[in-house]
Amino acid sequence: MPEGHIAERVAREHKRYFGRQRLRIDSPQGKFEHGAGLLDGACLVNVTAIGKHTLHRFRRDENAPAARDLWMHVHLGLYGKWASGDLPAPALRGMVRVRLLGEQHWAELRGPTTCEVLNGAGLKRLTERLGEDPLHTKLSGAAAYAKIANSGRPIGELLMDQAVVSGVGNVYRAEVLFRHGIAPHRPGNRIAAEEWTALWMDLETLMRSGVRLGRIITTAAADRDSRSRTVHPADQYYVYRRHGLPCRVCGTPVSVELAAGRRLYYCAVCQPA
DNA sequence: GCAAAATGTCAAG
DNA sequence: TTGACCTTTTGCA
Repeated sequence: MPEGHIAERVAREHKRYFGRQRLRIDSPQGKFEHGAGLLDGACLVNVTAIGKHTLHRFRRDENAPAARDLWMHVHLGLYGKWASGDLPAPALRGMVRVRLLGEQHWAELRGPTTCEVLNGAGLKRLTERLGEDPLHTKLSGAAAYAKIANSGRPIGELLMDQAVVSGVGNVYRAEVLFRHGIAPHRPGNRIAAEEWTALWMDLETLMRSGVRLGRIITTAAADRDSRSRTVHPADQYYVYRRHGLPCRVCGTPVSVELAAGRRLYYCAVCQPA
């Protein structure tokens, strides 16, 4: 399920399955009928991810200017999901917002919060409102830190703000703060530059591993077993959804509280105020 | 058979 | 801060 690592994983898979192909695109459920009509039969030029967003770039004619390219913009939200496989495509089941058919593969999208067609201007508007993505290796996290260091808002909230850092969700937020012993309540302007550098580098490491594994594993279990196949779900996280269970490091029961409508998990001892 | 939950976002009050 | 929205899966009657 969907934080930035899933968006990146989908982008890579779809590029491999469908890149440079003219795709059949439809919306069996009907909610994307108009968009599918715009894109059906066009060539998929590229697929990229920014934060939790994926962007399928289409060009209708080989000779058409790139300025007329269109993007299918998808945000999975809380429970959106892509499925895919080798042709033939399975019989339709349930609510399929978008179906892609390529030369050898199919893909189906269910339950996204956003699925729309953007032109170049729309894409620009989207990217301008997103903060740095730790999966984009050229980025240093400096722009994100400039926002954090100037804010009195808690770091736990800043990490979830897609205009500050894009791609981090509730799991990575909780886990990375635990790994660095930082209380989620600490104001951004009290995060030292060295602390931020370490957090940013760790986010990159954790999210890269998430892209590779298809799931988030932040505990030492992942270091011991880099393939992660044998890492039991109960050993995936330090604090996420472990409230009431003993902290893996100090044994104190893990805390949970509601912050900005989301459950926030942390260890009050390992992440002191 | 039905309610609740799930790694998210936006807009209304 | 709350509710609405997108859909499937899980758990309990």
